[in-house]
Order: sequence, then C-alpha cells, then structure tokens
Amino acid sequence: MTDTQQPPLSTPTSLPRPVVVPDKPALEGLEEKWSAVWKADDTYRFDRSQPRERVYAIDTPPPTVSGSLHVGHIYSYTHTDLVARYQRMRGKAVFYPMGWDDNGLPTERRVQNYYGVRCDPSLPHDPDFTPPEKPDPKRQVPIDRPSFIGLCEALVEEDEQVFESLWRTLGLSCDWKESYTTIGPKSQQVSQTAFLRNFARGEAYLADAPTMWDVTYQTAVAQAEMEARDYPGHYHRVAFHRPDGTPVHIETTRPELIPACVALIAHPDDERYQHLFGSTVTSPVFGVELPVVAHPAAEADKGAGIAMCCTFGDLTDVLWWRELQLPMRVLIGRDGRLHRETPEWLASEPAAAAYADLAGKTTFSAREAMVGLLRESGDLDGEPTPTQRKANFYENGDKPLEIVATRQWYIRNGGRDAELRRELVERGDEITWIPAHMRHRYDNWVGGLNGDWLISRQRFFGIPFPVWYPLDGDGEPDYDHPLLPTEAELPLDPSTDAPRGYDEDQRGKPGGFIGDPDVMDTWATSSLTPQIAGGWLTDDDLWQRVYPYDLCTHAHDIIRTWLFSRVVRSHFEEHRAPWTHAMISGFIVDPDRKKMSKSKGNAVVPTEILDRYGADACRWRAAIGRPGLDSPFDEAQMKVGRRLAMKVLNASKFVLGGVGAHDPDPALVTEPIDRALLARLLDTARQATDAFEAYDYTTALEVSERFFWHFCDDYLELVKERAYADEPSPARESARGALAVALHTVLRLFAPFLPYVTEEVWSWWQEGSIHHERWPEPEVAGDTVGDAAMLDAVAAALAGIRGAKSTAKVSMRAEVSRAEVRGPSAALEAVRAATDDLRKVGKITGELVLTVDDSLTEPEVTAELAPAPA
RNA sequence: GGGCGUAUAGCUCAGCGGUAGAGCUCUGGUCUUACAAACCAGCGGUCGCAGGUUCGAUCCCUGCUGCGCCCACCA
Repeated sequence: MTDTQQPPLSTPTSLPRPVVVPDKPALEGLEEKWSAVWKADDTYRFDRSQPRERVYAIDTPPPTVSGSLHVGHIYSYTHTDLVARYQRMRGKAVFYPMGWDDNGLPTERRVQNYYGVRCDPSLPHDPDFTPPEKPDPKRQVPIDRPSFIGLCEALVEEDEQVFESLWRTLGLSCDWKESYTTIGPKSQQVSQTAFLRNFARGEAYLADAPTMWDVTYQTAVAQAEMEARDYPGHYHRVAFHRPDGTPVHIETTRPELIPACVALIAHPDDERYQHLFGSTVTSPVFGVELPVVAHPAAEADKGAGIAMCCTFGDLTDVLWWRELQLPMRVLIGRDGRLHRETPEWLASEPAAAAYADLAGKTTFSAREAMVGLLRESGDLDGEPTPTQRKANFYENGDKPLEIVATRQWYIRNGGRDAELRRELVERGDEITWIPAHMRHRYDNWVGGLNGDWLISRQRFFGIPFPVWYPLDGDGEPDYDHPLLPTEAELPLDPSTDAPRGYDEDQRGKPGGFIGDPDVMDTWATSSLTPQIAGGWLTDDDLWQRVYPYDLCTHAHDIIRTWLFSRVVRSHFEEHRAPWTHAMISGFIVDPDRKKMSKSKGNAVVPTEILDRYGADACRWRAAIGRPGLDSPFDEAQMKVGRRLAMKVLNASKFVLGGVGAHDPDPALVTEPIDRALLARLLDTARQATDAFEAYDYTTALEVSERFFWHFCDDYLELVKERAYADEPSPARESARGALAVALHTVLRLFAPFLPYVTEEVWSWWQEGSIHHERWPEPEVAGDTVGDAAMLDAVAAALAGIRGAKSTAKVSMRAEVSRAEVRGPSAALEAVRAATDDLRKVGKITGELVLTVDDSLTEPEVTAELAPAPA
C-alpha cells in the first residue's frame, strides 16, 4: 500500500455534519439517555436473515430472578457482553437472548416469605383467594396449589422487570425480544417433549430407589445440588452381642438408626473380625438377629473397624445394601421422623416397647432417646465423644439429607454407565474451554458421578411430568405402564388434563388414572436453554441458524450443573456439544478473598455501585478480570474505570472541539510523527483483535488503554500547537487527520468496554450508533503506515524535558534556554523529525542540540532552564 | 485423600529463556487555555523455598511450602 492510500483504520465517513460538543461533558445520565435510545432503536436486534456462518449465538445463563444479585454477577454478565459486542462489530449477527430462571424452589421460597403462605396441594382451589395482608413468615397460611402458583407467577414477573432494568443499565446488548423464562409455555413444551423423547429412547426412567432427601422441603435432591458441610456429632461406642453374649463393639454417630440395622460389616482382610464372618449377632435393646459379613468398602481404621449397616444412614449403606443384597428396613419417613407405627421386624417384645420411645421423633430427638435406652441396657460403652464430621446438605437446606427410598424420575448421565460417561467426557473435549483448565472441572465431575441424574421434585412451581399412571381395580397405580401423551398434546399438566382414552371423572378411581404429581427440577429445564431460546420444535429456521451455539458463559460454580446438564441433553438429542466455546468466569470475592454471599453480609449491591460509578466504570472493572480468575472487590478500581470514561469524554471534546469535524482520513497524514502514531494505532488494533479472537478481552482492553493514555499524555500534547494553528498548512492538516483517525479508531476499540461514553462521543460527530460500526480491521492493512518506534524516542525526549522541569520544581510552562538530547542515532532521527513539536511543547526557546551517543538505548536530555521572569 | 489453580512492588495484577512492568497507594511538584475527580516527576521487588536442565532461569523440569477452589470423606 502506498503512502496516500487510506489505511483501513477508519471507515469512510458520511456526509459532513455539524460537530456538537458539550461544554462540560459528563458521565451522569448517559445510561438513562442511551439505554432508552438503544431500546427505542432496537439497536441490538438479532438479524435472523443471516446464515449460520454469519451468526454468533450465545447461550447466556438465565439468572434466578428470585435470588439476590451482587457485583460478581454483573461482572460475569459483562464478560459475555464484551464478546457479544466485539462479534457484532466484526459483522456477525449476534444471537444474544436473555432468559429468566423463574421456576422451582427458589421462587416458592420467595413467595412463601413474601406473602406468608405455603402450598397445601390437598386444599380445593379457592378462586377468590387473596394473599394475606400482613405476611407472618412464622405462621404461613396454607393455600391451594393453583393459588400458590398464581402468586409465583405474579411475583416472578415483577422480579423480571427489575432484572431487565438492571441489565439494560449495565448495557448488556441482548436482544430482549428473544427473551424466555424457564416456567413459560415454550419451556414447558421443550422440557416435556425432550423428556418424552428421552423416555422413548430409554434415557429417562422411573425407579424406586434410595434417594437423597431434604426433610425440610420434602423433596428429592440431585447429586449436583448437594454439598458437604461440617456437622458436629458424637461417636457412640455400642455393644452388639454374639449368641454366647460376647459383645461386639461398633462406633456410630447415628445410634437412632440401630433399629434399622441390617448387618455388621468389616473388611474381608481384617483379622480382628475373621472369626465373626458368617455368624450372627443381635442388636442391642431390640435383639434383632443380624449377619456379620465382609465387604471391601469397610475401612479397618475407621471407628471400631466394623460398621453397622442401616437402611439407610449413608451412601456406603446403600452400596452394601445393593451389593450384599441385604433387606431394607426403612425407619425414617419423608418428614424426617421415625415411623410412628412399629416396624414389623421389631414386632416382638421387648423391641416394640423400646421402639415406642422412638416412634414419631425427629432423628435428633430419637438419637437422645436411643442413647437413654442404650444406657439402661448397659450397651453404651463409655460416654459419647464429640467429633466433627461431614454431612451432605441440599445446597439451599439447613438440615442434613436423609436417604429415603422413593420413586423418582432419572435421566442417564453416565453415573452408572462407563460407556456413556466416556462419551460425555468426549463431548467436553469438543468444547474450547476458556480458560483451558476449566475442562478438568468438567472431567472430574463426570468421572466422579455415582448415580444417574434425578430430575423429579416433590414441589409445585415447576414443569410437570407429562405422565399418568393407570389405576388397577384396587385403585393402585401401575407404575410399570405409564400413560404418555403425544408430542402434539404438549404442553400439558397431568393434574388437570386427562390422558387419552380416559375421562376426567376417572381420575383417582379404580380402573381410572392418576397424574404424576411431581415437577421437573429447574436444571431439567435449564439444561435445554439452547433449545428453548433457539426455536427447537417451534421455529426450525431459527434453530438452523443458531445451533450449535458459539459460546456459553457462566461462572465456574455451575459447570457441574448447568454446563454438564446441557451437554447431556444435547448429546442425547443432537449427538454433539451444544456450543463450541465455554468461557468461564471467576468470582468476585470480598477483600479477604471470601466468596460473596448475602448471608455472610459481605455482598456488594450492584445497583449502588452502578449509581456511584456508572456502568462504564463497572464494565471496565469487570473487563480487567480475566476468565476463570477470582478477583477481590476493591472500590478504588471503580474509580480508575470511571476516570478512563471521563478521560474519553475530555480528550474527545478536545480533539473535536479544536479541529472540528475533520475527516478521519489517513491520506492527510504526512508528517513522520503523525504517521508514527497511526502505525502505533494499527499495531494496537492488531493486538486487540488477536486478543479478542482468543477471548482475551482483558488484553484487548489493556493494549487499547495503553495506546489511549499515551495518545493523551504525549501525542496530544506534542501536536496540539500544530494542530490548532490558525494558518492552514499540510503540517496542520496532517496532525488534524491523525487526531481524527486516532479518535475514530480508539472509540471503536473501546466500544465493547465503554458502550455509553463511546456512543455519546460518537453522537457528537458521527451518524448512527457506534455499536453498528465495524471493528477496526487491521488484517487488511499494510504495514508501511509509519515507524511506531519514533513515538517512543520522541516521548522519551519529552519525558526528559518534563523531568528536568519537575526536578527543578518549576511549571511545565517554564522556558528552556538550552536543551541537549543524547541518544542512539535512530532515536535522534526521530527526535529531529519532531523538533518543531518538541520545541513548542517543551517551551524550548534556545538551542536544541542533538548528540549521537550509541552507548545509550534511549534518549537522555539535559535542559537548562531560563531564569524565571521577575 | 484425589484433582485443578495460584505464589512477581504495600495492594490488584501483567509479563517472559537474555539479570523486572502497569495501575492503585505513597512522596515531591505543577492551576498546563480537554480534564485539579487533572497533569508532571519520583520512591518502591534477591519474581514463595530447594534442587535440576541451560552459556544464561522470574520464566522450562522435579520436589517442598503457603493460599484458593472442586471432588471424595457421615461407621
């Protein structure tokens, strides 16, 4: 490319138009002003006429609308938006829908607290229901199921409006017309259809099996929703008895489960218990005869080395029960209490009498009562000793999970199938992980699964299973032959819709049917967000244009839930991963590097921060957090972002206010120093583009910012006298052209990060939205624009002159009577080319001597200051 | 116990096989006509520890230690 050709740093401008620069540009009000314009103009509308290869589709996490937000969330959502805006400027039609995760337990809980009600599905529907005026969370009013669901729907709608307003203020460039909710009809249809297909292919199944159970919410819980927490307990050393009366001591933290004991188990190699294998013992207090068996899962160094197996105290018990084919003695009910009726294996006296002390009690109370019984019988050896153990909790619960045998729906996820597990790990390999090491989280999780994915929940505000069961002549349901609808009948609710071939009045009657009472867990729905948002089933044209998606983004905590579950569904339905890239955010943690949470009181509320510093500052802060890295919240950093936004306004005002609506035309740029600036700019755009292509938005910001500060502090100072000269000259036009090109380009480089100030400045001198402009495209540029190194040499000389004045503690306007610049010849050539500019900015009135000294790497300056005027 | 990440200036973080960088903080200075919520200049680090590879290691390898996260751990 020749000197006079237009480099591609700028696009041809539209017709000249008046430049309107405010006297006092300000950040205040920009969010309100421009988000309204973007909404009115539909600026971020998805152009669905584009073919798949020109579409960039994003699967965005639907926020839990009933939850509370902290600043970490807005950072993570900003990361997605940075990529979305970059891709849009690269010419892609960006499919960027926002969803709301509004179904499920979090919403139920919020409704319960907000209105002071609880759902009682046994109550008949009251059409005149109104919520209590004064909610009393301690005394929740029981209400019928349709009324409860009505309250849920009303409240999530309010919550969603608050969220949308926040996201709009933050400047997320979603197409709001593509929004979805996880409870809405589209989600119901997609969830139920996908479920039916999973069932038809054998990927979903109904099983009556031991299940992790939350006694507070009285629902089953999936592995992905469990977390281990420290839980205090006591070891109790308890004697079982051989037929000859010899005691066999075990240690247990859960003596209340002794009545549910089915065996004692030790490791097959444990010499201490060899003589017991094959024999029987009797349980203390109850005198139930139990086998002593060997199993390798028993650990010799744990407790007494021999364990009692109860159905069920923990997951090891489930393993033993299954592998050793032990009987099931269920003791704990769904309400977390011991059964009120005496179990049949305890029917004999005195077992039944002893059990009467435990019947109907919570596990906690039963434990105390059982210890009392053991003391009476003399089978408690010593005193219970305190211990700290881990127990599994539902992540939203506050009581340890119990294991209860229930009938539940499952989807296969490789937890019980090595081949499927391998396939799912390979799906993970299809994804480009950002950062790469996040793949390990996925692999670890898939590799560590110990059961299939439990998707049914015994709750209300969720998507129902589209399933009924026929009732036999005795009114007992036949779970082996469920009644299923056709896909065309979906969505439906089996609690109000009757299956084909039946009438509604046969519901619950012998020979009739019942509906499956359960709802799907929210992850069973959100695992289908690509399908829900992308028009699967309903809009094949859209689906073909967006699937597979280009990107999914979220923080690392939901790799095991949301990310994995979407891979599972996509694997079954489409035999591929649902996206090509997964960009995983870290957390914003508090200054002590503790995770932010509302309950800990260390969460920073995003609206306050947005109000105080502005959206651009928040986005800047988000952008300096690299993918996958946790970073501590520090308010001082917000100020830095705000300062950059302010600097953009001021520098733009200066450039445009002084030189007017100058064409950003590189052909005007003839002076070597100006051409050096363009070379630096081109290099910056290249680096920013490379970084963005690698999803490294932080580096893209860094290089752009470095250029911009250098532009402001050095270049602008250096050329302002020349650019603002009254007399027209090629030198003046060169500076003005360079300023215009630089501003035109740097605004676009900043646009993904600072959408508000860049749009504001763009409106001062350009038509249309900057967010529809093309990203500076360095790849089609020549490399002969100029010599960027010149700038460094001149900047070093300038710094030398400033340094001399600073050391002398005089004003930068102080005159220099003589200056000498020493340095390598190449640098001096650069300085020579910028002599006039340097003299002006440095106020060098006397001679300026250039002395070649090739021993130096960069210019050094000695400056003699003129005596200060009297 | 398994896995992953991380350790660089007081703080937050870049960096990189050729004897260290930015921003913030701090210190000193400057009203300079875009910006004093600004600008200019400066102070500040044996790059966690110990080995190894190399002409040369902050960077690569091994081990150790600290910190963080994920998973497992309920007898």
